[in-house]
Amino acid sequence: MAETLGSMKRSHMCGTLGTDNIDQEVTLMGWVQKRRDLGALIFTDLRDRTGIVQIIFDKDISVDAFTKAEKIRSEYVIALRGVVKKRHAVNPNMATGEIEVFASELKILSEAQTPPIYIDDADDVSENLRLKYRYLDLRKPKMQKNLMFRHKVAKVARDFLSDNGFVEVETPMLTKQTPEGARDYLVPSRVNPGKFYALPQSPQLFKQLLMVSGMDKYFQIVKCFRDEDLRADRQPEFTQIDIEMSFVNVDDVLNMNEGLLQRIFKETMNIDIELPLQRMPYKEAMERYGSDKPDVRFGFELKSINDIAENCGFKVFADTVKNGGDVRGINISGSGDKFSRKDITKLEDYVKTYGAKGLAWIKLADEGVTSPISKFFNEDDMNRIIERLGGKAGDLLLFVADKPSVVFDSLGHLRVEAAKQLGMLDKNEYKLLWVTEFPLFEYDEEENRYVAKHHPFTSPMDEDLELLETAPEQARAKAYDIVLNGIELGGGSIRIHSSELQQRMFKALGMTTEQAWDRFGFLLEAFKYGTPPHGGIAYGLDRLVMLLTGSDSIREVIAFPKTQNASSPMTEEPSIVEDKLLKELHVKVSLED
RNA sequence: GGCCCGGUAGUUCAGUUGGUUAGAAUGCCAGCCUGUCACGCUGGAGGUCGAGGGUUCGAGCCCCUUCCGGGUCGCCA
Repeated sequence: MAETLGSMKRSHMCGTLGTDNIDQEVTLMGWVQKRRDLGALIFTDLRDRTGIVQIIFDKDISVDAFTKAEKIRSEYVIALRGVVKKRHAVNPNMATGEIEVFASELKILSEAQTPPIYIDDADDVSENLRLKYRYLDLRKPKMQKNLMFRHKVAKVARDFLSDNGFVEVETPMLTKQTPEGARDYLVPSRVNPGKFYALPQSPQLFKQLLMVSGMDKYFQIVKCFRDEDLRADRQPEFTQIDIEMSFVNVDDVLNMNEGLLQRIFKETMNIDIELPLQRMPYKEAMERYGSDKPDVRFGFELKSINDIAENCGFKVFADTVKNGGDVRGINISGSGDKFSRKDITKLEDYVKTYGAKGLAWIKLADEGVTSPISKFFNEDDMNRIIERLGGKAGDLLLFVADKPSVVFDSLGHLRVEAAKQLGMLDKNEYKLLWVTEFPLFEYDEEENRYVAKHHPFTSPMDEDLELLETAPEQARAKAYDIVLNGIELGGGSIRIHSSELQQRMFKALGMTTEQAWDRFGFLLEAFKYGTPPHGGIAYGLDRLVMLLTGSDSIREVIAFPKTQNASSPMTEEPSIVEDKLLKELHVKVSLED
């Protein structure tokens, strides 16, 4: 039977006790981590958010407390009064290992069934079970630390932005469905039969309207929703640090954000970030790293060998270049003896997932060149290739020949995979990078038209304005991403603030004026009434916290995340609802394909 | 939508060529134990082998379907 607190008041948290508290009487409350019953002496580890402290129940001190203590089990919630004493034998593995508490009074506040998962960081239980009993999983010190760290990151961001004149404004969760971008979560409207709200993919349009309204500097730590497939770093609902500023150009936004990042790293990790951060145009990032979010903690940069390949004896290479493709290579420097033929075959399978048809390789050793393709090259060409990649004895050179997008994609991922296999990725090293001058458009092969790479309100670069009509694929945008260790932390742009330019943009996207007004009329209308130049950025808070805590998945830093099929084993959402409810919402469900 | 990996005791796993009563560790329960801290010792309970179907004298194991979890490609303005 559970007891009440009565007049007991907690005096200390478990993990905060130390030698300073010796001989003090304390009142502690928490969960029983562990009970070690020696017969006439019972040791208990008591746990709360701050840590663990050892409690001793001894008949000589209190028969009543001792008798109760015989009944307590793991995860019972107890309250106790006792005196802090110096330990006979210090436990150096414990933060509170120099002291222990001799209990004189014990209350069992709540009994507990044997939990299905252990409350222990080292426990390696299936994630499904962790999520089903998430409230138990969150008792683990590591998970509590993650949530508290997340709070700290959010607080530092909020403080920094507040200190710099930003105002946090809430924007609607029930908003208008937009056809561009990710799939929306829809919410039926009861009072508007047949109509739907959408949950926001981001507060993009609202923050721009706040600039029109003269809020000048806005931010919001805000939930966003995207109905797309999940990944280790993607959840259907996630949190953004969303920022927008008026009367700014690209440099103003980047500079302000560097201050924000510097303060987050300093105050949460005590890491000094050197400013300004490295900035790299998109084109350079692709050429050198095959990625618009390169991990610059290591080299293995891409090198084009098109000029050599075009006239070489290896038909696969030569034909690729003649057909407008690319042949590029990377030098996995010094790893020649670390990758066996079998390992290289695995790397080949890996690049095939990105569409590459094969992986050519050259191993360099003091004795000479080993390569299945060396027979196709004359000595001069082989030497030029090796020289191009800076090859020396002990190196492994890897090549992909294909259309440029496949070459970039496969080699871009391959260099990271190789570095990972070589153990070169240090979680404690943080390399931040701005990637700038993104293309304004990308071609959508399904829809046979250009779509906005960032979003349709992104401003073209001033010098590329005329390309909108003549060569849209070459137009660059005032758009930027912030990249940390190869992961996109956030992105943003300077927006279009002129109705005239916005119309040209819609036209380039193949949208008629009517369509544009139907979809974004409220924004276009707003722009008629005096719009400041503005721009901003949005960070993925979950990803940032994931990286800073060294977690492998954002689920480790989200209190109640969803599984890969966007459901919860705990609440069993999503669920079927009663017909009555559907009727009120004017919704009919049809499960036929 | 595609590909890959996994599902056996509360938990983590093993389970040989298809063959007796499906094992180990840990946890749990009981007893003993005054300095443990992965406490120790003794004993005990605990199984829809994810589900359904098939092959077979016989299936945890082979085949088909399906569900669940994870990774990933597509997708994610």
